[in-house]
Amino acid sequence: MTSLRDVAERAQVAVSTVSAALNGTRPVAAATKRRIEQAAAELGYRPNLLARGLQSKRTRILALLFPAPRSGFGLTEMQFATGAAEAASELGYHLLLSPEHTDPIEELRHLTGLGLVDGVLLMEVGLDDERTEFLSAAGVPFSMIGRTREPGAIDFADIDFAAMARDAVAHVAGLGHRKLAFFNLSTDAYAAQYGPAIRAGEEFARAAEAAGLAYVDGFRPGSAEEGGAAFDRLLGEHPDVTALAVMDDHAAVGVIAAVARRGWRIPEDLTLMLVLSSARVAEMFHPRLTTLEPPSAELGRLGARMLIDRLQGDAPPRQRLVPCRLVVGDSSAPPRKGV
Amino acid sequence: MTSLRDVAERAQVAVSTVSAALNGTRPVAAATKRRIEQAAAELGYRPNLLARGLQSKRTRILALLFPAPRSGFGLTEMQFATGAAEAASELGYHLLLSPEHTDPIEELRHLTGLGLVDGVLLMEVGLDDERTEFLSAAGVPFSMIGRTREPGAIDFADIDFAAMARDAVAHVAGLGHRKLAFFNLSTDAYAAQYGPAIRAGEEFARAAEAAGLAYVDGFRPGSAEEGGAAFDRLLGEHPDVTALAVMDDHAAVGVIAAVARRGWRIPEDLTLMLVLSSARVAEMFHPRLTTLEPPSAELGRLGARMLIDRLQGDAPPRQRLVPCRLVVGDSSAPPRKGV
DNA sequence: TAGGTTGTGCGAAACGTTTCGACAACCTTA
DNA sequence: TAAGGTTGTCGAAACGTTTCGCACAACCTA
Repeated sequence: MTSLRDVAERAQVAVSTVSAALNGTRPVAAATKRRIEQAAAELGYRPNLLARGLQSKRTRILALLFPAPRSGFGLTEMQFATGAAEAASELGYHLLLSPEHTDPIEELRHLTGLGLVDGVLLMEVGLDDERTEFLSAAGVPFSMIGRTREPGAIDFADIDFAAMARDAVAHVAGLGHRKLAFFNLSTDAYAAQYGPAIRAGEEFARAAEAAGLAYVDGFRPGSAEEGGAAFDRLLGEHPDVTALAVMDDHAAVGVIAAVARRGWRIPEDLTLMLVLSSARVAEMFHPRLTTLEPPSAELGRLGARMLIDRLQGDAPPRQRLVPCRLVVGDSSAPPRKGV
Repeated sequence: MTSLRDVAERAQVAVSTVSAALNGTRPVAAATKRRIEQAAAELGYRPNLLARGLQSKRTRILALLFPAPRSGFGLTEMQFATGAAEAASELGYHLLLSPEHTDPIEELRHLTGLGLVDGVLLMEVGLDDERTEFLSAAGVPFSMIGRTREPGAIDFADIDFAAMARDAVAHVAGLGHRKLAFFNLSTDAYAAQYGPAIRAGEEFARAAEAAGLAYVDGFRPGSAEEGGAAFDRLLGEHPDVTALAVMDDHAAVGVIAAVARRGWRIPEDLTLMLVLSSARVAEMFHPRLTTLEPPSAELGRLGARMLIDRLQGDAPPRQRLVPCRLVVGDSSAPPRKGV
């Protein structure tokens, strides 16, 4: 480990001058500066982050808190993390992956008490999330991927659910469909006040109404079996439904099976689309499903960027809603005749 | 931030005594110790990790290096990360998520020069991986998820490819199949000397021979289209194949479509199984595919644990091979009659 | 009673930075 | 030429720990 002192010795100046020269924190004569830089280069000097952090109270380390893997923990969450890590790294920050176990608040208290992290990035934020209250009270800078019911002045990046619902509705309406059904996330997720479940549900209803489309919801299948059963029930009650949007991947599997059992085909007899599933997952289905792909990596990037911006100066809170990307697969078509 | 000095003042002792009492690093009279502990508790004292690290040269932070998302970056990689983070956290360590960009070695030099991390966890290790040489030369402790061609004395946790191949072969042989085909990862992955591609290929051939099963390989489809084409070619050349193991998820999609085009059904006419895909992915298919699920989270956990063990004392190198889990779906059945 | 042995606690130094007041040298300007 | 301003550099203190030598008392042993 070569230290500032080694560089100072070699360049024949004081330690503080080296620090000033390397950080540009105060003017240093050009010649001296060049000598210092050369010495630093020759010695392969790297500033010690710990010492710097100890002194400056800033470590340039962010923590990404991720909950214990719930049932559905997949690509999306991974992309939050990689997106955030990349944005952080581009801006000279590091990202700590901090798993939550049994007592998120206590663990958060511990983590922030260590003096190791400058700020915290929250994901899987519930509509009511006690972590936000703790962090606010503790004065720890943070931002959210997702958002609470009332985000107030907290930075966040979230999916633009309204736009997503509008896009979905426009897609099926554009194909000529007149009646759309929506299968939300599982009852559990819904009951846990999981933001995307609640918001997507609301916005779908709103968008369908705005577009003058007949609309059915209230289904929350969380597995293939429940998906199939929900579909059968749906067609029993609403035989004129020709388009269906499904949020849960596994439920979609059940729907497809139920469609086949009925002797129907996709997309001729039913337009089926996924909601908030990645294109990679959508194309695992046969036929490839149309999907509204969530901008996960982008949300991660934004969350990190916002947090860093906040740490570096106090801009007004930034709250960004990002649209999904509609990826049209082979499961979209005009409605069947005779409905 | 309450510091050691605050505690010392409140307990009416010297700072060094507080340190000793709290860390148990040298004996402290019971009464004094109690007084100190109480003072610490009352003040909510948390040791500052930076100061501690600066002094002790140990930060208890590990870095997980992950490459720029190749095409297929999914659940598996996510689980390496979460597994490692959890193991680390259980052992009192933290995990830094460090994305690699254009120049892995230079970035590694930077990262390790910061004095921030005690060790490095490598994933997506190639058969020849320059990162291992750099780390060895630099004297930075590290462990691998996966392994190089000649791991030597380096700690690693990897999939037990031999066991995996044996399990797969035993599964189809047990159903009565006589001839098995294997679709490896894409040509690109193979050309890049990606360990799993090479090793799975070798071990499948070996296991089939050992079991006296006829065996076909040499196919490396990397997409649905290529998967379908490969399947058609396979049956053209080997019409008596009744079982197929596929490593690439997308290729499997193509195979299923090609099977359907041929008027065949799974599993009646073909037993199809995935290799190294998670059960969550396998059950997205219709029918649910049998899979050999990789122990990703376990590998992450092991990698972290090994690294930490190494940091804490020098045990002999540990090299662990972990078997996959066979998850039987609805795509496995005895061979069709008349072959 | 002198010398050794424990048990307990203290103070100072060190880790590698950043920051800040002091100061020397030089240049203006009156 | 003396006062004042600039410019460039230095040294010391501080951040919060850990570590280590040392001091001091109390107790044992011969």
